[in-house]
Amino acid sequence: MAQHLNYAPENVESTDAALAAVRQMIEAGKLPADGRLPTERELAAEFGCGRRTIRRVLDALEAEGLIWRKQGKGTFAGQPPDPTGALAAEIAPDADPLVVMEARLCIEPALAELCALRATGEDVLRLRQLAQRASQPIDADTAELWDGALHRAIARIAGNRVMLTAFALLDEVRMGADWQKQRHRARSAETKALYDQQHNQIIDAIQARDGAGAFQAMRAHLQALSDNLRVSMGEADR
Amino acid sequence: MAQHLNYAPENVESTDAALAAVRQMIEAGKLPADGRLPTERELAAEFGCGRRTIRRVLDALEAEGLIWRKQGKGTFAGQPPDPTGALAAEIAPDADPLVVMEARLCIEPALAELCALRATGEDVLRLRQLAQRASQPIDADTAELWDGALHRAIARIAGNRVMLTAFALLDEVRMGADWQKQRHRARSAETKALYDQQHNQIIDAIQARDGAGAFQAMRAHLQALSDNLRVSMGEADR
DNA sequence: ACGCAAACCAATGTCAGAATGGTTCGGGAC
DNA sequence: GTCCCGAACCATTCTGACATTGGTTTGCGT
Repeated sequence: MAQHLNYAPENVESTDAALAAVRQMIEAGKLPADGRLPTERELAAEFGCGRRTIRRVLDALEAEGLIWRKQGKGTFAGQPPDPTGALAAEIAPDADPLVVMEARLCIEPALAELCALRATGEDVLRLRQLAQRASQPIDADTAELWDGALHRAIARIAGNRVMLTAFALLDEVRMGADWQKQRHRARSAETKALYDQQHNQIIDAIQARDGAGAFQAMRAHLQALSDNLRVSMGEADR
Repeated sequence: MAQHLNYAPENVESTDAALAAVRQMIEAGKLPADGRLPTERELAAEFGCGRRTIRRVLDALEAEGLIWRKQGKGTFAGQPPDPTGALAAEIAPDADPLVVMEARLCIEPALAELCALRATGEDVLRLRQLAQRASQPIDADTAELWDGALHRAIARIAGNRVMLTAFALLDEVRMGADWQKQRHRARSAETKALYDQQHNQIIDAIQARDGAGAFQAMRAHLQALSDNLRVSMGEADR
């Protein structure tokens, strides 16, 4: 597996050139919307080299995390997607918003706790930016979008693949369900301010590496969301 | 939707006869291993009635929870399965046992808390039985099986469809992963006793409707499992 | 009014063929 | 010997056409 890297001069030149070309092809954004790269055979023909050389280049890019490959499917730029769509569609039809919120109350505090243990300074900065976007005085739909992005970022930073998949499932159910469309449109200024404050409390705890604090802050935030939801549903069905 | 149930006499007789026949067909266990019933068209031909009548019979059985149907697939006896297999297979290959255990530490305490709020007396009885089975002096494999059944039962009693799916996903990853085969085979008598005691603490809290207590007890139990796992892995990779 | 029969719709399973990444082998250049 | 190229083969995935199945509508008859 561990190959020694002493190529003959001309080989170094050709493989390096191909690597640079493919890398530029990826970073230039000259790809279809789905990020699909040409097939290995096409790339080999285009650069006038063999498939084996192309594969070594792609191996490097894959190890670098720039691309991902799947046999029978193709080579793609970016990160491999979490294939939770099918499962979410299965659950979404009979998804009671309160059930979904209860699940969020179970999972997301734990994610915040993990996030507090693993977030880098850069991560915290990105969370701050997202919270700031969500707090801008814009329409409710956009605010909801940035709020979702913030919660997703926390889940990603938590750094546990299994938990991330579970969260992605939950997130898709939440977004895909019909009740989302008829949800509480009118956020009062007070609740908006409360949510912003809670977002900052969560991020403060994460920045301070305070796992328990992040857990509690996230739980309080979701509890507020849940209460708001329950009120706006008229409390008719519980 | 809400149909009045005053059929003409001869109709009552025929549909009732068909209903009884299909019900008996299901309960007699005269079905393929997958629980598949004949198609609606076949049933109609067999009983000499129309599809509409058969559909009304199946509607009743479905509302009763005895069967489930899926367009393009068929009619089946029993409960619809949670289709988490594909997702689990996707994650399992690169499933670090410690990552899985961390996810369990995030999800299962919350499930135990929900379980404490919703378990009936009958539920508690069943949990006691499972815990007792797991504590019998049998080989490690069988004990692990009953332990899994106990945790699954807690997740089911928690009564949240979304959380149950997330747990099912986690459970399949845990069971399907290769590392399961080379796991810590030898449970010492002390750890075995500890696990039994922790199981009983969890169930005690559930019986007492003590959500926070169930949460903590489950967390402590999984923490012990995690510690044991970390030790048996030689602590080489963390 | 109700059941029956037929037809159509939408979703699913099945099957064969093509495309693709993963792998192995032998030949040739240095 | 080492490395690349070309070719072939394998396993997985996608695509399309077709049959099957539950879901639904329509018309006829009792």
